[in-house]
Amino acid sequence: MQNAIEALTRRLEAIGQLSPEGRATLAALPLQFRSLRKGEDLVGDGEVSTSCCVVLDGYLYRSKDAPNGARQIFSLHPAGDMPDLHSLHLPRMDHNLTAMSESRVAQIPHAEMNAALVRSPELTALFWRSTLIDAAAFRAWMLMLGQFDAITRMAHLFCEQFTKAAMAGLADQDSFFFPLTQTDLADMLGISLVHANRTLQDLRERGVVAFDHNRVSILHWSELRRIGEFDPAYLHYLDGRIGRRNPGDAHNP
Amino acid sequence: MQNAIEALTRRLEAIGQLSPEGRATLAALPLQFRSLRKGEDLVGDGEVSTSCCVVLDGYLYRSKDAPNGARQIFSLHPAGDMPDLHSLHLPRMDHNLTAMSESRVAQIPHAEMNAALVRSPELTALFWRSTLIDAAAFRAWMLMLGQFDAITRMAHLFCEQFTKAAMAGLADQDSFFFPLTQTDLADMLGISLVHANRTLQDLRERGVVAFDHNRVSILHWSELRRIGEFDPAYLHYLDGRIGRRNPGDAHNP
DNA sequence: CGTTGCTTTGAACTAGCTCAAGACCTGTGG
DNA sequence: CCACAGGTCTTGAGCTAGTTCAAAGCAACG
Repeated sequence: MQNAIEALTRRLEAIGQLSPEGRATLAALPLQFRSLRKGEDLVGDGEVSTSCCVVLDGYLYRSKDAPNGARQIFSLHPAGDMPDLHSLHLPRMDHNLTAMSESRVAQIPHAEMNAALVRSPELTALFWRSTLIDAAAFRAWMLMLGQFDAITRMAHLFCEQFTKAAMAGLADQDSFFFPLTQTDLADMLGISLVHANRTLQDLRERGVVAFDHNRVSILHWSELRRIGEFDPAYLHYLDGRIGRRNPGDAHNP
Repeated sequence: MQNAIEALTRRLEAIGQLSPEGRATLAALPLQFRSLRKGEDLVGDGEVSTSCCVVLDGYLYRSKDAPNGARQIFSLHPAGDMPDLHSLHLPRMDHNLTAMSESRVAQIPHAEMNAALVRSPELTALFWRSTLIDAAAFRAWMLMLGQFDAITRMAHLFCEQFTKAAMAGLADQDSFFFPLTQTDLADMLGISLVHANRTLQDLRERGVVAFDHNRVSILHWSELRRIGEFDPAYLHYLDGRIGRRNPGDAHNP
């Protein structure tokens, strides 16, 4: 079960430097484990959260329901992510955090989290940075939602999720676990279910992705990337520490 | 010129508590003043930022240009806002920060900012919180962009901006300074210029807002709010410290 | 008073929506 | 082992919100 800390450490090291002391502080954090059934809320819109979680297994997503029944999914969170880190300083939730598939998380009470952070400016900076990268991904999505058509958005989504999965060590060469129904996909892309279905067929016919049985396979990365106008810069992985190398580049150099 | 600190203090107090020591630390921050012409970038996409700014006067906006010429505006920042606070931990910009009208800002070098923050966990928490509220506003916009039609989005925008202006003491009863062209409005709402024009006329005909000469007047707040599906909770002002009271409620109790 | 930037209008077009039905799949109980 | 139920996917067809293109009106400013 201690691989909760490993997952977290790995995640933080993907976005910044971590000293031995920082790692030790992380390792000392108390964890409560929790399993979630598919569709179960970890915390719902309007509730007050008292802990932050690390995803250990499965997929969580954040979403908000509108009064008229519409739902927008904001982000997807595979293992290693901390999807409610923001609740540390914004405890009243303005959206839902839900399990997309059966999932396991480790929870860290806010009190302990705060205690660790006042002692470690290094960790504070890293966690803060993590929430800022989150916001950067939101901006990238706003650009998609506001300015691009359905096929571009869908291609972009697959690019983004594949990149995140690859960075987290969760991608198997060209494919990754992606437990969404087409309804979920539609709610994420801001299009209707029918149109999501047709757009997906379009991508399939172009031979760039396959998506079946909760698994996405990238068949033609550079073309998918082109369609999706995908530039991973906004993910801010290793910003400026390493030249930009993207997973899947091997396919089409 | 010291009202730069006043503006900042006021802003932070709108979103949390500030102790005398915190206020003193703020007051000791070194400031560089800068004026911007309309349309001038304070910092552009891809550049590395070395300071954070406080808007003193005018309006800044954040936006990203897509390769195909499309532009999405993410947020608008009146006086008191710190629109590039995120650059402290994410120095490479993934979008532009530009003056919407002639503006004045005070800049604080990252180095000084960091020095102040390691000494004050209180300020760290407040600034962090400020960036999180930013992200919450992005989520609210994603919901709009993905799930609602043009008139709802436009009404929502007016509600949001009026609320922000009122909280910052920048609104004059029912109206506030809003220096956008219809093209800007369109780029913010993710619709075409022509449609922005027609949607605006629709709102005018319904008698809920007027928008002329860089000024928005709210003519019928509760109706505007209804059309825009506006619930200010996501702005997290004074979360839970004060019951929810909204500017303009007096109009239609 | 002419240029330049902003707003308004008309008209044809299209991406994406809604409604509705059928196909398919997987697990459950008889 | 079959039937049937609930969720998911697929398809067709008509409709609408929003787009593009193009032109004209308006206002401010040097």
